Amino acid sequence: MPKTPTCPHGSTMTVTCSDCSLNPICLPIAVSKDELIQLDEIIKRGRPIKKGEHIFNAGEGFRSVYAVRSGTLKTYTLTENGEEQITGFYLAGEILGMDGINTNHHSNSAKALEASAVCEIPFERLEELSAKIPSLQRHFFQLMSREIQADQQLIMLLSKKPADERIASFLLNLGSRHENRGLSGERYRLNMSRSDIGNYLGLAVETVSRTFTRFQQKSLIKTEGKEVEVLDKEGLRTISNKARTP
Amino acid sequence: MPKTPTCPHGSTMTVTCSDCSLNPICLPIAVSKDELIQLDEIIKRGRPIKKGEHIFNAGEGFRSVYAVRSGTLKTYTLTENGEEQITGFYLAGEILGMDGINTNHHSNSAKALEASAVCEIPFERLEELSAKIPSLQRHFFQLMSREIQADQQLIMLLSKKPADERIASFLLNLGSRHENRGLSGERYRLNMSRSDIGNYLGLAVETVSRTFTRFQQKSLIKTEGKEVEVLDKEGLRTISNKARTP
DNA sequence: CGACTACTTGAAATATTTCAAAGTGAGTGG
DNA sequence: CCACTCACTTTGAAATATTTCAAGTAGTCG
Repeated sequence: MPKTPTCPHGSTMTVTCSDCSLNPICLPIAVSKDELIQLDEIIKRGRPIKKGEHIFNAGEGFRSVYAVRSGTLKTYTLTENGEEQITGFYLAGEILGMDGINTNHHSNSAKALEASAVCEIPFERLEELSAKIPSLQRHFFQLMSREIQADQQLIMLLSKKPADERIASFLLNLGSRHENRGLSGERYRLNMSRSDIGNYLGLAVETVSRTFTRFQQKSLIKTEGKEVEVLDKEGLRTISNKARTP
Repeated sequence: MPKTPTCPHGSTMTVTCSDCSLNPICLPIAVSKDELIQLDEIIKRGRPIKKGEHIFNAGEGFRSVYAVRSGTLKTYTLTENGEEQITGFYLAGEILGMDGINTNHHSNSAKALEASAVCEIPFERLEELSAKIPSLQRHFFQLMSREIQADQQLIMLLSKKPADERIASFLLNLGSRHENRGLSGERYRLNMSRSDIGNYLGLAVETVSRTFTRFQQKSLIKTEGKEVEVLDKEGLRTISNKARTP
């Protein structure tokens, strides 16, 4: 595990991949030390994004994918009638923008839910490097495959109709992603609004709100604004797996 | 456009990529003539699959991706309580199995909805070849990106709650995929059962059935068993885009 | 501190699910 | 080749969950 220097000025602009604390879960996982130097050269590091700011917009030409360095982002598309449909939330270490590879245009927009920072990875350079470094090519295939799996998990979530199940699964999913980052999976902050959650899960805001209070009455969770505490993970798990045909 | 020889014995075992009629929409689109020969060498062509048979099962080790040569397939996972959740339908020329790249194990099972044939493409060989042929690498990235987009379209479908909208979108989507294959987008066969459609769209079978008859009463479509005829594409489009907040 | 947005809560309206049953079709075996 | 069975589809009526509409409360940001 590489030493992670703490920067006295809070700036992330000068951190290299080798020094980045996300090193073990981000792209670099795939490459050796010298290769990492090459990767570092093509990456534009630590661009800060203010809350509400966009990284890219649907329809724009596709040039790069982005690794979340810190903060939280959401991706979404606009339906034909102008409604927003959220397609994903992205935490530190996750890669977004891969939807644009197919048509060479982004099909989603990406927006920061809080002050964040992203590393921009020019895709053409990544392709060139991938052809030279087999493990990087493999890793990038894996990242895309992971995105496919994540989308399919959401599909399963949306297909199980009861609101309880969707929200229980959602909370557990966020929890385990936090744990993978070495953070608490029992106590974390929902950086997205209730309305974002509803949109993402195909539920009305009011349903989200009501389900949260119901969960609280059952002592499954405790919420305080955007903070959530999972009190009974097993209980949530039971709900999220509730059998419909006993 | 290459000449597509008709095989007098109906066998697909001897057809090469160069001769395959799906040539313009399948993997070969990315490569030159000599490169196609290399691609042809690694592909195990035209394995026939009986109706109901599996190509791969969830949990199995991942070795290959598969191109549909003919027929229709579905992919699905089993939820924790043993319920099937369909994640996709695949028509001729489409590639499946990419979900397994991430963990090196398939997360879905794939099953034939009718007698079908698939070309098996060993993934390691494809990776090697991709590193050598930049346009192939690019194309495979694009294929994965397309899968991501398809999943996200389904997410949008599932998030728009009314059954009419889901089913209208579903029928239009299938239609345009048929058109891309040079087949009629107005008249085609639903190779999946009503129950499969319901499962895929997050609806009860009964709701699917009722919605079909309602569409029929409105002269939007005409069904006869598994055959569908789209009578009023514009009408379906209007329903699929129905604004919820006027 | 005030305006604005986000969140919560209640009650009525609505759509879908569930339960029940009949009709249809395909495949099998006599 | 026909009859039978099993699975799939359709239809109806009641039950249920979520949405919608409405209003009040809390939080946030300038």
